[in-house]
Amino acid sequence: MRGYVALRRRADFARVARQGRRRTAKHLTCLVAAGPESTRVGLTVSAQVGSAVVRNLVRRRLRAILDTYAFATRLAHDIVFIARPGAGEMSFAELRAEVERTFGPPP
RNA sequence: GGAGUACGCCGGGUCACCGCAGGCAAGCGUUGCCUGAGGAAAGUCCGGGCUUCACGGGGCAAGGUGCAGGAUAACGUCCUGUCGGGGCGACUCGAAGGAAAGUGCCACAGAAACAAACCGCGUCGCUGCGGUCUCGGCCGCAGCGGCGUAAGGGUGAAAUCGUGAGGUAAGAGCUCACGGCGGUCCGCGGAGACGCGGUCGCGGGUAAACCCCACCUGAAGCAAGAUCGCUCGAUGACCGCGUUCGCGCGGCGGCCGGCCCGGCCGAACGAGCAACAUCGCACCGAGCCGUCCGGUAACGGGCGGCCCAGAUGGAUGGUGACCCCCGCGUUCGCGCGGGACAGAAUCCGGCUUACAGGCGCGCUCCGCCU
Repeated sequence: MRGYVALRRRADFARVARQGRRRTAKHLTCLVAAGPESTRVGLTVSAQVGSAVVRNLVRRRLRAILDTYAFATRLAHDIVFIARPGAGEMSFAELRAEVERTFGPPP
C-alpha cells in the first residue's frame, strides 16, 4: 500500500507548477505546493527524457523510491517530480540521491 | 568441411525482498488464488470489422490499381505460374496494359532525333574551258539549276537490321540464301498470361511525360459513438401572382459535403457546456493450440482442447544474488564492463522499417574422404 495518492488532473499539475516551491538537481526537478487533504504525488516524464522504454524505466524507478517514503506522517501537500533530459542514463542509486537532494531524505 | 540460398523459430533464466493493475472467491475497507507487452506492441503506408452522418438516379471531375489464374472478409497482401533482368547453380529481383488514338519531349554530340537530306553518289539541262574530228557530234573537267538515291561520312543511349550474292545510271530488305528483334494474320498446344511453327515485309525511343483503356472508391473516425446532467437559442414558419381552397406557377433560400444535369424541401429541433461515471472495451473472435483430410501452394474443411493484458497522468515493475551469453584483462583462482531493436491503448489481416546473439530444417556449388 502506497503512502500517497496519485495526482491526476491536468489542472492540479498546472497549479503546482505555478505556485509550488522548486528545487532542481541535474536531472530532476521537485515542486511542492499546499494540497487540499491527503498528500498527492505526480510524475512528469516528457519525451525529452527519451524513448517510451526509457520513460517507463525512469517513472518506475521514481515510484519505487517514493514507496520508501511515509507521506502519511507529513502535512497535506501536492508534490510533482519532473524528470529532465539525461535522467534515463542514471543508475537507481544516482536517481535516489537526486530525490533526496531535491525533496529530502526519507523519514 | 567451406561458400551460398530458401523457410521456420527463440530472443535470457532461477530465487529472495518490496510493490502495481485486472479478475474470481471469501469478507467488509483486510486476506487468498489466478492472469498481466511484441515480433515488430513501432512507422501509421494499405485493406476490413465496428460507429455516426449521408443515401433516388445519370454524367463529369478527383484519387487508386495495372502480366495470368487462384486464395481471402478485403487489399496495393499472399500463392502458383508466364515474360523479362541477375546468378555456374539453389534461387532471386521487376508499378510487367497501350507508343500503327493524339500531343509533348529526346540533354551533349551530330547533316539529321522522325521523316527529312549537309557532304557524298548518279543522271539530265545550260554555260565555260580543253582534247578529238568525217565540223553534225563525241569525250573529259569545272560551275549553276532540276531530278533520283540513302550505299559511304564523324556523332550519339538510340539513326530499323547483320554477312554474302544478285541487281542498278547510282543505289536501296529492291530481290535471294543464312541469321536476328518487335508486331499483323493463320494453325497447333495451354484455363490463361503465353509458347511453338508458318506468313506478311509493317515498326525510332519515352506513358515513375500528358494521355488512352480496363477495374475499384459515399464521408469521417473509438477524442468514432451511446447513456445519464445542465444551460441557451428557435418557438409557429419566406415573398409575389392565380385559385374550384386541394393546390399550381414564378422568385428567394436551404439540402442532395467537389461540380453539372436532375430532384427534394421551406420547418426537421438546433447549439453550447465542463469534467466525471458507465457502456463501446477486453472471455467468444475472419480467435489460439493440436491432429486428420483436400489442394503443388496460398488456403479451406472436419474433430478435440483452450479462454489468452485491458490502463486512462496511463498497470505489466524496482532492487539484490546466482547462473547463461559477449568483450577486455588475467597471477587461470578470478576481476571489470555489458545484455539487440524496442513498451499495448477500438480490434483484426498485411506492408515497411529496426534488431546483439542463437537454434532447427531443406536445397545448391566447390573441396576432401569412403
